[in-house]
Amino acid sequence: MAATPPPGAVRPGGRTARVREAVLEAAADTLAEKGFEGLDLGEIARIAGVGKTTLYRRWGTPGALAADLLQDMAERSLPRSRNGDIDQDLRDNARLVLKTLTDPRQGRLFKALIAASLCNDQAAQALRRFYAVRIDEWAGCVTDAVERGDLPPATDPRRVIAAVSAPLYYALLNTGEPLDEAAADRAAAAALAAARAGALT
Amino acid sequence: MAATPPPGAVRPGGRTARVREAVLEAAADTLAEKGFEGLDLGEIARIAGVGKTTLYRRWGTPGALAADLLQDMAERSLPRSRNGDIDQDLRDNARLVLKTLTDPRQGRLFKALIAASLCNDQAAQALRRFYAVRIDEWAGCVTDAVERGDLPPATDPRRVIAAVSAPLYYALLNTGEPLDEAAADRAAAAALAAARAGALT
DNA sequence: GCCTTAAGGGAACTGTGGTCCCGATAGTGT
DNA sequence: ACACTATCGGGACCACAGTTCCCTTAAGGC
Repeated sequence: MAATPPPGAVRPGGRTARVREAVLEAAADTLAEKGFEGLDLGEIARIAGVGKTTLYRRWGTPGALAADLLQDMAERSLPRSRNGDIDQDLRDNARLVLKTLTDPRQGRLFKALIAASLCNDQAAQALRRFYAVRIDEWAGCVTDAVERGDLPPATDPRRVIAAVSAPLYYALLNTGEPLDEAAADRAAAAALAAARAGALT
Repeated sequence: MAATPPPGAVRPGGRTARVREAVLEAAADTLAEKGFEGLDLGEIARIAGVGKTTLYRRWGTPGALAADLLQDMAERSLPRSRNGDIDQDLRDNARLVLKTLTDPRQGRLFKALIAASLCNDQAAQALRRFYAVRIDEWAGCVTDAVERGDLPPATDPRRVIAAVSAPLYYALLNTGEPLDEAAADRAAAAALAAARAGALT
């Protein structure tokens, strides 16, 4: 049997692309404002100015819509600069993550997307790809530091970057501990100390 | 105006208690099996063998039910032993967290409860209290280590314990990196290195 | 053991989230 | 520029989550 192509795949240009853009924007706004639970396809259709049927046909569920938004966000992601000082680089990374998570809109959006990933396998896969991209963007500065001899040779760059983010996300999602610059600097310092001690190989 | 007491608060014994127990058990099973999205009050009522009306009257929403379950779990929590070796203690803690998160039932349950906390403020508060209790249970071994002089005097015990869990939760929720004993030991070693370096004060 | 009334349970009801059908619109290959 | 058909959009429709009503049961104070 001939596999039916997913709707929107055969003629992805023009109107179809405009619809997707409008829908993803409305979805991001709504997720940031009301969280994943508040993501109602009918309402998104209304906000985006498209037919309700279109939403159900192309995405079907809030989870799938969140997954598509995550994929879009991953594609828009852009590589970061490296400034040759691992201490500074990690602190910059921690500050950026902090800024993202504490920004009223972005922070809520990320929470909502994580909620989506916990409710829907498609969204979970998309979230992993998103973080893989984000972490790879920053892994370079760790690779540089290893080559310079600032960190042990066997150090795993991705693990170092993940170690910077982990405590910030843990504070956001689990403990609710306040997220401030001190927390960010602590996260960077802890990751660096762990890497220097050879615990992230 | 006289504030109406919440249903179940005036006569909490006997039948009311039995209903709560049956409902929380059914809720935990369902959360573990189908996730937060699959938490349907009507279905919980059927499984627990109580009236649907009762569920809507006493809890009202899936989020509130998850919050009540979290409170129940926090109350059942019990203090851990300390064996006088901070390295061993942290590794034990990491292994326990790992075991919880990778256990088919418990792991899914925790994911579902975190999802609930991201969708509902009551559940979020309950989750924070739960982790506060859990972390305090383990903070003692860090306090001991500081007193023994194994860690810098200004070390914050809760931050050390949180630093052990953080990378494991980050792997579970964000990156999807595999959770195994090596990951647990790495988390413990990284937290210890950070604490020794005075990064967790 | 009795009385008061809090809490539970059954069943009918309703608003709305999600589906279906079909005509209208506009990409895309030629 | 034309034709073919993928995709969109409106509206009717339907199932069921959540509410309401009211009677029954049993907690808790005396």
